[in-house]
Amino acid sequence: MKTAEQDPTKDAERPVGTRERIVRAASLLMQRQGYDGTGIKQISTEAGATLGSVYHFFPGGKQQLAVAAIGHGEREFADELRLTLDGAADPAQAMIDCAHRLAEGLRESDWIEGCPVTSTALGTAGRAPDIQEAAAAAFANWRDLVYARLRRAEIADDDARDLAHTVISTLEGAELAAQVSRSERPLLTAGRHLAQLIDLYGPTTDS
Amino acid sequence: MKTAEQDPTKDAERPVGTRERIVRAASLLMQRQGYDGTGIKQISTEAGATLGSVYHFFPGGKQQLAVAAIGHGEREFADELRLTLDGAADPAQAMIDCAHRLAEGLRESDWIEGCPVTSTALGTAGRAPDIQEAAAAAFANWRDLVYARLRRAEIADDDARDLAHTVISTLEGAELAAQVSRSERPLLTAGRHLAQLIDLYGPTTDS
DNA sequence: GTCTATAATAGGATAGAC
DNA sequence: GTCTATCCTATTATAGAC
Repeated sequence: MKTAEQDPTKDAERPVGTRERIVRAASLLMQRQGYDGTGIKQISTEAGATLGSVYHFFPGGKQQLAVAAIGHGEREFADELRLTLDGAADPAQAMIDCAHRLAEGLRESDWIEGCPVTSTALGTAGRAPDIQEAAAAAFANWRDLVYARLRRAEIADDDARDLAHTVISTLEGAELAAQVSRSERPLLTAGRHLAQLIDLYGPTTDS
Repeated sequence: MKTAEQDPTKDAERPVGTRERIVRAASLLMQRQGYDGTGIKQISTEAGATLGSVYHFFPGGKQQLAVAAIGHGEREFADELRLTLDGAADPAQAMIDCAHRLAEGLRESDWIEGCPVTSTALGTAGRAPDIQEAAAAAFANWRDLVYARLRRAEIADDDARDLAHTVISTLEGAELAAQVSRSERPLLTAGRHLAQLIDLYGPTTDS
C-alpha cells in the first residue's frame, strides 16, 4: 500500500517520484504546445529531472513519453468528468455543468490549456500508431463514463450509446472552438444544446 | 480578369503561380502534420519551389505562411460547406449531408486529413496571435454560412445564432473524434443528432 | 523571381562516469 | 538512478549570385 493520506481525485501532493514528475510535465507541455512543439529537454527541465532520467524511464523516447502523457491526461479528465456527472441531478444538467467546468479551465489558463489528448494526438496522425491508439482509448473511456450515466437515467441502450458519442464529440469541438475564439460562448451554448438533446431521449415510458 | 475557364469550386487547375503552390502545399502539410511538425523546406519541396521563393513571398517566415495556409483552408471548406447547405432541402438534412462529406474525406485520406484549420492553430495557442486570429476568423465565417442557412429556413434569429455555434462545434469535434478513432461513427451520429436538434427549432409558428 | 550556400541554433538520442 | 558531455541531424532564416 502507498504512503497514506493522498487525495485520489487530484494530483497527489507531497512525495512524487521522478517518473511521475516527468509524465506530468510532458502532459502539461504537450497539452499547451502539441507533440512536435514540445522538446524533451524542455520536459526534463520543467520536471526538474535530467535528460538521462527521462531516457532511463522512457527508453522509447518521445513517442513512449507521449503515450504516457496521454494516459495521464485521460485519467485527470476522467476524474473530473466522473465528479461532474455524479454531482448533477440528471444527465441534462450534467452537460451544462461539464461545459461550465471546461470553460472555467480554459479561461483560467488564458485559453492555452485545452484538451490534453487532442493537442498531443493531432499532427501525429499517420506516423505514430501508439499515440493514436492511446488517444482513441482516452475518448472511449470518457464516452463510457457518459454512457453509464445516461443508462443510470434509464435512457435506452442504443440511444445512450449514440448520445455518449455526440456528447464527447460536441464537448471536444466546443472546447476547441472556445480556445480558438478565446470565448466561453461555444462551450456554454453546446452545454445547453446537449441538455436539450438528452431530454429528447428521457425515460418517457414509450415513444 | 484572370485567364478564363477556371472552376471556382475546386482548386483552379492549370496555370497556378508559385505563391499559390506554396500556400496550397503549406495548407495540406500543416493539415496533416500541424504547425510545428511541418518544415519550410518540406513545404518548398512539395510545392516545387525553392527556399528562396518561399521567403520572397513570405518574408514573415513560417508564421505568415501559416496564416495564409489557414486562409486557404478556410476558403476551401467554406466552398464545400456552401454547396452542401444549398444542396439540401432543409437545414436538418444538410447536417446529415455535411457529416457524410466530412467522413468521406477523412476515410479517403486514411484518416490523416482532418480540419485544415484546427491542426495548424492548435499548439500555437499562446505564442502566435496572428495564427489564432486567422483560425478564429475561419470558424466565424463557417458559422455565418450555417447561420444564414438556418435563417433562410425561418428559424428565429437568436436560435439560429446559437445553433450555428453548436453546429460548427459539433462537426469539428466529431471530425476530431472520427480521426482519432479512425471511424466514421462519431460523424454520422453527430449529423443525425444535429438534425434532431435543429428540428426542435423549426418554424412551428409558435411553441 | 529564382537559385545555391551557409549561418546559427535547436532537435532527439546516446555514452559513460558516478 | 542521476548527471554531463557529445554526436548527428534538422530546423529557421539570411546572403548574394544570377
